[in-house]
Amino acid sequence: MFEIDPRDRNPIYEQVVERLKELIIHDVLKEDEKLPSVRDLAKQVMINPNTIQKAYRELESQGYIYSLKGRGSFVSPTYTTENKEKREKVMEQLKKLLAEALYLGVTEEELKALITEVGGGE
Amino acid sequence: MFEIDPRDRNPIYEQVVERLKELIIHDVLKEDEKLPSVRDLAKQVMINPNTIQKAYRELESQGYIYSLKGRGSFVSPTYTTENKEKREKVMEQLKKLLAEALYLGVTEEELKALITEVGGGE
DNA sequence: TTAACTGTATTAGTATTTATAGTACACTTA
DNA sequence: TAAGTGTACTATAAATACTAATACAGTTAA
Repeated sequence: MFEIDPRDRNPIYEQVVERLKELIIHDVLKEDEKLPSVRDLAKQVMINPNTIQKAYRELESQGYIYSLKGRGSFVSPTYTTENKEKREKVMEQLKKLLAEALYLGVTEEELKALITEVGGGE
Repeated sequence: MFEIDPRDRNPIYEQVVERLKELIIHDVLKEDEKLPSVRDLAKQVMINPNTIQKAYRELESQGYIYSLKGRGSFVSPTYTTENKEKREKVMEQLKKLLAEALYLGVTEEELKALITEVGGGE
């Protein structure tokens, strides 16, 4: 599914969160698709199940997955009630990053091209 | 100059870095302008000078300021050799954030409008 | 030269975070 | 029932983050 980089300064559970988030955002993991169980993924990645559990809890609190006791963890449907908050947070971060990019000399045209590039794959 | 929010979960030195970066990016602090001394800023913000020093060191390693022993710390000129790297990093982060925004339902048009909004103030 | 100002380095102590381990419980499914 | 799920809790060790106190070295201006 993915691998952990031991040289990465970021904590393992954060790496797991990031990798899974990427898979979800890029639609590799589809809506309501079942994720590996906590224990399975722990075996795959060769780390402690509690670390996976922590990552799953984080993803759930961020609204990307939902978990059902005894059944498993699944990818959340894209449009949920929490989406508005998430969108606003992302937009805030985007504002800061865009201002920084412009400060560094990136042009508005380059930025708009980037949007087309990222969004074009659908 | 700015204030520290004690309720903010982020460490003080990071808050200092963020605030100063904002001032630099938004051109409140101009090229080669002198920043407050480590000790002065520490008094202003009511924290330990070492915490400011850490923030300054971080800003220096990120290329936003440069420090001269005995003289002070100053805002870096915008275009430096390290800019290419910085730009690439920011573009990478932007790609991820843009993909996330699109996933959350933000349209390409909204994103392009955001660019115009951020960049329009100059 | 001296005094007061700069950044910097070092050391220390405390708090927090991270990762792991073990155990137990409750629910679902075959 | 048995095996597989998520979840909760405690404990521990290690690493990292954070702040603080102090001392050192360079610059500047009186």
